[in-house]
Amino acid sequence: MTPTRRPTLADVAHEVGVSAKTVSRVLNEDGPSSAETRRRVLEAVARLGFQPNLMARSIRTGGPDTTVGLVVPDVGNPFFASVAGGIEDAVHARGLTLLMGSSDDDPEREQALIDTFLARRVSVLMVAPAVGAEHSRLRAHRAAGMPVVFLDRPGAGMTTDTVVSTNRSGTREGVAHLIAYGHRRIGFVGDLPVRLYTRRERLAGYREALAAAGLRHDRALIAGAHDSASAADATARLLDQPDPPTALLSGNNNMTLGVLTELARSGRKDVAVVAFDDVPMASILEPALTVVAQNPTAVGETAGAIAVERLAGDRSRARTVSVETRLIPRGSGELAPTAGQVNATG
Amino acid sequence: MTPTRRPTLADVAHEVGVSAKTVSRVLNEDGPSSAETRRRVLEAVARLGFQPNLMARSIRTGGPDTTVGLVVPDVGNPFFASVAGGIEDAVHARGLTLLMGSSDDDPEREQALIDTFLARRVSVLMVAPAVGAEHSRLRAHRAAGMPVVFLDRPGAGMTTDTVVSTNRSGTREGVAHLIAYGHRRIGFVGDLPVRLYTRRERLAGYREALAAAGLRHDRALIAGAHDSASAADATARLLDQPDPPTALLSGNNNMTLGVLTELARSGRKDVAVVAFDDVPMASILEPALTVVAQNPTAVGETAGAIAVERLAGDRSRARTVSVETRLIPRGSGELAPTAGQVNATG
DNA sequence: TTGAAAGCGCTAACAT
DNA sequence: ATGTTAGCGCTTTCAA
Repeated sequence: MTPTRRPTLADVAHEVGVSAKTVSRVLNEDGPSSAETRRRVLEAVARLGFQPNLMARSIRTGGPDTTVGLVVPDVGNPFFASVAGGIEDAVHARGLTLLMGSSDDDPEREQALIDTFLARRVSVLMVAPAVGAEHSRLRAHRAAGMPVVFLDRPGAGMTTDTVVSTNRSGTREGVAHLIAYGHRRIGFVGDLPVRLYTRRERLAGYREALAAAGLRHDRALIAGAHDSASAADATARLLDQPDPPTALLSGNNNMTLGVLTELARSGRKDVAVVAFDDVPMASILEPALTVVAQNPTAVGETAGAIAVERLAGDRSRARTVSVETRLIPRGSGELAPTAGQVNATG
Repeated sequence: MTPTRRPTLADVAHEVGVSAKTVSRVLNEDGPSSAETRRRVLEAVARLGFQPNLMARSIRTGGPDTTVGLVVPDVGNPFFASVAGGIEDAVHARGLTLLMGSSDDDPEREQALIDTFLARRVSVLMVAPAVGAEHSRLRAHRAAGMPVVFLDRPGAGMTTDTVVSTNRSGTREGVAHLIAYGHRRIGFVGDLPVRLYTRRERLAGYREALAAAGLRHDRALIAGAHDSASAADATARLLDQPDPPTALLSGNNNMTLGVLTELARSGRKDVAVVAFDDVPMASILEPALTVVAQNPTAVGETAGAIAVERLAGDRSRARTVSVETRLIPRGSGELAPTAGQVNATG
């Protein structure tokens, strides 16, 4: 059996007995063509299983590829998976395909992925920046007309369109909710490293809520963890101190898993919890979990819409869009502190 | 300011005062080059911010692109997100990038995505086939050396490497578990359409377990749903019949959410549940959720590993790999039927 | 060690 | 309505 070379435009042309350009015209509905020619060309295309080489086309037209390059810390993370789904929805109508890779939150790996995407001439670049990454090299590309959008976290070294969640106000609302139910000592379980944008913003929101209520900020109530297991440990430590918190705010999905696991393990049903980021089973938990829900799909859709506008020629200045979070009271955040709990400082 | 055309190989060559070929040689570590030339070339490359056009290279070398094309029903689904993560892990070392798109379980959309990937000359094609999709057109591409791998569900119209979960034996194990705890009437809440591969396999496993225990198969115990809301309705109907089930097996994540939501709503803590597919918060639920856990990351890694072997020249016949599921008893599956429950047929 | 020419598959520009 | 020529950015081939 022959090596089965893929048929080219020339093969189709030869088969039909026309020039390559004619085949190209038919396929791209470029100039005019007779009905008969069109029919025969399409027949040959189908019979040979011809598929135009998009790369060759791109190279000739000079334009960018029809892909959107997306770099996220982890493709397997449901949050970013939903973001990706939203992007897809938004750019699909424009015929764009999503190309994505995981940086594992490593700036070097992120840079390598970005380079790959640039070499592939993606038409849009979207990045959820790794901690410590720097993006000034992308300025030139943006200037050259390639939309660059930062997601979930702002980038460093350049100004461009950015889509984030309302981390600060969302957290503020969540903490205020706990305060409204009488809590005075509220623990914060955030992720690490502390310079991570989302962590910083959410912690800032936490502090603002305390300040607004005239509550003292106590460092002993702040914990950080890398994953759900260490978040469970951190929770245990928070609760195992003199004058412990009567409520907890968990800073993201993984933290929430750890916090709830520790509360379940120790049988503590008296600790109020508000979680940042919604989880599928939230309403089935006991008590049902009160959350500050993010909208990852909307984050993706917004980013996609901005990119499409930029591609359409929008040259207005870079904007930062904050996608609203939403407090969803379900029970765990409406537990008031009990008499049994130490309730000292106020 | 000039339109900032992207620098080409020729630009770099001109800058340094050598030929394009020399620059190419340096960059690809092809033939020999003097240390001095190399140094000057690399300097110019860095200064101009040159990035070789991968598409132009591909077109000339004729080889496939360095991407893996992946088509799944929904990028935003955590199961497929984890699969994607596994694939990435497996192919990353080979320098391959993941290109992915959602078919929305629509055969036409799936075909369009596949065509796009083929046109882009991906080096590997992976598909989680939509219901009703047909793939005989891919035979030629596979014959031409492009690895094709089906994921989660087998494809139709061609034979090729396939990676699935042990749906049947996993479900059998889950149902046997319930039987071992004394249940004789076990409901099955599966997804739709009924011809969906995973649904069929899981239902088959359910029946096998009943048969092995000498239990009668009762159609009134089988329900199907499209999403979690309708799964909740289906659950209510299952339980609201004469001689209702004392235990339920839910066929996937979405079904599980519906089943548990209905049980929580109606306050039924006496119904045993085994869920197919693990969920993050399973151990925090009350009772903690017994699951037949899939291993989506392993599914992706396996598929990636097979593809890499194929690219390396493996021409052995197509194989189907079943990734093991694992029964994780946590509580909900170990509830025995109570005296209060009707327990008629046996 | 380096360069010139040709060509990958396709389309823009200009014929006819 | 169709064909011809040239060239996108790169690498292969063959020379120098």
